Amino acid sequence: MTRSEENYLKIIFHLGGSDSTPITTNAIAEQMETKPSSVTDMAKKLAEKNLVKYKRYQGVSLTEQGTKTALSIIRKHRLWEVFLVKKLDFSWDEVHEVAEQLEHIKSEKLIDKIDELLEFPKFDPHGDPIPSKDGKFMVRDKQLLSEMSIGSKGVCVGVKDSSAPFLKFLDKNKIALGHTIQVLEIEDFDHSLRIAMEGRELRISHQIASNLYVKKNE
Amino acid sequence: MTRSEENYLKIIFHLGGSDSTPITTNAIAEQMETKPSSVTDMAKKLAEKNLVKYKRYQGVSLTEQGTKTALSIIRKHRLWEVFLVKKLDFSWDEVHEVAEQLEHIKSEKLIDKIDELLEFPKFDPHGDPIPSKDGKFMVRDKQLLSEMSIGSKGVCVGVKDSSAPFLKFLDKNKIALGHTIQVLEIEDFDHSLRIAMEGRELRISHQIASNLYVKKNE
DNA sequence: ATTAAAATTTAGACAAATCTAAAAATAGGT
DNA sequence: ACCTATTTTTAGATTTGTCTAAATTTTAAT
Repeated sequence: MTRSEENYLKIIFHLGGSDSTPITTNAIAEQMETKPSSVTDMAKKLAEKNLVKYKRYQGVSLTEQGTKTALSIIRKHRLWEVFLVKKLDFSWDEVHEVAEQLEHIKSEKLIDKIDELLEFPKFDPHGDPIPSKDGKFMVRDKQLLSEMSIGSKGVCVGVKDSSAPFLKFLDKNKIALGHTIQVLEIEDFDHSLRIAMEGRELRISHQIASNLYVKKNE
Repeated sequence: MTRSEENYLKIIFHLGGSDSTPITTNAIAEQMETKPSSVTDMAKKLAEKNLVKYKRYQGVSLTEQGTKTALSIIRKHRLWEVFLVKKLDFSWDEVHEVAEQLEHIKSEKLIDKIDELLEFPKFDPHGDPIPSKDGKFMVRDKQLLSEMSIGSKGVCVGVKDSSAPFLKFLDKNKIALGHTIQVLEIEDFDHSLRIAMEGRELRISHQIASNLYVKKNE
């Protein structure tokens, strides 16, 4: 399994899809920052190895084996992210790039020991679930802050956009996972929100709200 | 800097050499487990980048920049080895292979933080010195156990051969770094040694003794 | 100094992963 | 159903790191 193959599988997994709604060549090319023709080549190669199903002009979907492989890479990525934050004091906006490299290290013992050292975390620093060794992961009952109704309360549990600029913005505004949130008001004009968070009150644009996941109180 | 280039530099460094006694193509090929013709190609490439000096048929030697790069990779390798042993309970015979992968991770912050987490170790699990960020490392006044005279005492501080079989042998015989050693007797016939170590007495072949480094008392 | 053996380099090929440009297939609008 | 725009694939080229086989240079022995 080459690094490139692993990256393709990971991205195909993240793009979702299924046997009935396969992922398009173009979508993969865009995520991989490569050309569609390169994707076609790789699709053939992965199909050859039984990691994806591929029909000319019809796109790609992961096989069971492909899904398993993708999940193991995602598991490694997210565990390394937790490691970097918890053990090496990285901030959550710095971890992705390094984890992209670390996720390709081949050693089952290594990642199991990292898991153990971290006491088997279930979520990464951005609130995304960490698959277990056998590919299972928690699906949290969460919703976007932008979809909550006035008055409802919840706990901030994840980000949809985990780009550095967004994460830095959240840091600057002291918005962090685990914080409680209550929607006080939603502006009709621009859909911005007034929220209460950990005692403070702040105003948040719709764009921000639609990238923050909240777990509602029962 | 590609992974392959890094591996070549590391191996050239380990082979020693200098401007006056450059490393031969064959020696590098053997260490890299590749063919001499491939080494020639890479030598040209590294010379192009000013990482080695290379004259046709005369072998290669590291430039200052090449040495610096090699040391930074060796630093990473050895720090990761310490990490694996101290933080993840790997045994000293398991770390090399994984460190070979981890040493290529590109993040200055990562390795500095690992260094800090480990409290700036000066030696790796095999007793080899860890270069500092600026490429300096301790040179310990050590000698091979096989070169010690009868009666002399010392502390076991390193291994010359760090292959898994040798290290496992040492484990099995409870020979570890930090243990005190006194040479009791040297057999004329096969140069095997009778030694006292941590209260016990044991017999050691010449081959073992010539792969164990000892630091003499005063 | 010559010559055979060993080491090294060159030339040409290959696999992996990518690209560009052109061709083929599909999808959407009428 | 047809035509056009878009998507996707093919064909052929490129780069990196490797290889084999042949040619060249060095070395060491006489």
